[in-house]
This record gives sequence, structure tokens and C-alpha cells, in this order.
Amino acid sequence: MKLDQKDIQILRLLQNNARLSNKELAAELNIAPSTCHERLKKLTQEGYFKEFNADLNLKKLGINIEVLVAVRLKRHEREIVNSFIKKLKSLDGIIRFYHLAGDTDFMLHVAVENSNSLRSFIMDELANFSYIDHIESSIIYHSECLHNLSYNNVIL
Amino acid sequence: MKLDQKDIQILRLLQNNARLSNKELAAELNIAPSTCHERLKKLTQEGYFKEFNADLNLKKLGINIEVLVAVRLKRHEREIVNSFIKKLKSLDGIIRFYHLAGDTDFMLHVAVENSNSLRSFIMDELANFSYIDHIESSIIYHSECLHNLSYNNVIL
DNA sequence: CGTGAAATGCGGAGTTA
DNA sequence: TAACTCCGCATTTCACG
Repeated sequence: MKLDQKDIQILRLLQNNARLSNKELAAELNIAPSTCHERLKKLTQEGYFKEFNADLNLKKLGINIEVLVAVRLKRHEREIVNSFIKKLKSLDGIIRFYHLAGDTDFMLHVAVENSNSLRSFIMDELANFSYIDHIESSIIYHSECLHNLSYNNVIL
Repeated sequence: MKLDQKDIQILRLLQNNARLSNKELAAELNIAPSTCHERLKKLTQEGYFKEFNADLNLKKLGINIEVLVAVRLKRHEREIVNSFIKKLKSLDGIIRFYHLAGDTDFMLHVAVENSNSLRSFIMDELANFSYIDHIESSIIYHSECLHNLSYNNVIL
């Protein structure tokens, strides 16, 4: 399936506001709601959307510290990596993780209440995984979603 | 405002599927749609949501490589940092950036078509910012949103 | 464009302090 | 009584074929 300008606009708009109604979407595209509805349905069916997320206001939830945690493992067999990922999924405080090639194996985007919770997260939760070689945390001053993607040289 | 169990459920459900309709939300909470609607409205007004994002299927868009790019700047005055952030916002391919304390100043989550586009991104786009001291890229095998947050020890 | 379904706003009932 | 939370209903608006 080849995307035209309207399709791209739909992707872009929903990227920035996933709760736009079909009607609002159609108004932005200057097309009839029914037409827009069909396009959105098609895009959805074809799997152009992975998921729709609400980004919560962490401050409002009393979550005041965000950190990037770089983790190096001692071994890299699939079994060990998989069990580490499983562990990550069970932990409270991880917003997102990246599994990387290179010196650092995993980068974790972690959000916790305060420095005590961070300490507990690292020392009590993370560090007791057997195959951890090294952990290094960096405080996040600020993080921001840009979604600056392009399709056939058209910026979304 | 203090959140009760129902509010927390709304946050959690929308976190995982931002396009849930009010009706669906109400059904999950076992409350009337009107009630649910009022709660969602209130949560929205009070600013519990930062944004609603659609996560696009990058493969479908011909975007086959994701990398984490660590950037160290030579200087850290606010003016220089701000102009770097402004530059980031103008670049094509950056999904998200983190501004960090520590050895690495910025971590960029970048998505591009192929290794040529990556090379061009780094050498032509990024590296020509005057105050860059060091750039190091790591290929992302896999990244995943977990959204494992908690509020008053209740996991969202 | 039409039909059925959903969103939205309001009055009132039940509960608690 | 005042403050909350919920629901049912009526109206408007929208989704969807």
C-alpha cells in the first residue's frame, strides 16, 4: 500500500493527538468524515499504528525524578537476555527500555518518586539480577517526544 | 485532587490504549458512561495527561534502523544548550530526546531508513553543530514502552 | 446520506461527615 | 446541610455502512 498526502496527514495528526475524533481529523484534511473514516480504518487494518499511548503528567502523580539507567550484562545468551527483559517488565518504575548493541546492553528510562525510591530501585530491584556487570544512572533534566519522522522524504 | 481507584484505572487504561471510547472505558470500570465521562473530563482539566500519542509502525514506513545517539557538548551554558535543543527539533528522524546530567549531555532516539541515512544524519545534520564534543551511536535491537508507573504504591 | 450509537450535560438520589 | 459520587434521561453529535 502506498500512502498519499492525506494518509500521511492522518498519521501525523494522530501521532500528536491520538484522541482526535474522526470528525476533527476530517476537518483538518478538508475531506468528508466518511472518507476520512475509511482511510483511518484502512491504515489501522494494515497495521500502520503500533499502539496509542497516553503520556501522563508524572509530576501530578508525585513522580519527581526521571533517570536513564545504562546496564551492561556479563553474558549475552538469548536465554539470559530474555530473562532480564522479563525482569524489567515486572519492575515498577520503568517507562521504556532499549535493548542495544554495543558497550551498554540496556538503557532504561525510569521514573520514580524521589532519590530514595531511585536508590531502592537500583539496589534492591535491579542489581539483584545475577548477570549484571555494570549499572550507571544519569538524571534526566528534560525529555521530550518529537516524532520527527518522514516517509518518502515527506516529514510527518 | 486525590485520585481514587477509578481515576487510577482510567489513567492506566488510557495509558495503554489512548483511543478507548468513553463507553468502553465505562464498561471496564463498571460505572455509567456519564459518570466515566465526568471523571475523564476532570482528569483532563486538571492536567493529568501530557499528551496522547500514536506510536507508528516504523517498518511500514520504510524506517528500518533505530539508534540511540549519545552527544556530549563542549560547553553547557543555557544559551548553547537551548540552541542545540532548537536544532534537534528541526531535524528529521528524532523520535525523542533526553537532556541529561553527567558525562553524556543528550541522548537521542533516532529512527532512519537505512545505514546511509544514519550516516547522513550524524555527519551532515548533527555534527555540524558548533559545540559538539563527542557523538556515539548504538543500534537499538528492540525498544518497548512499559509504562510501569505507580501512584501511592498502586501500580498503574 | 441515513440509521443507530455514542458523547455530553443535567437533575436528582443516595451517602457521608 | 454541604460536599461527593453516581446514575438515568434527554439532547446533540458522531461513527459507520
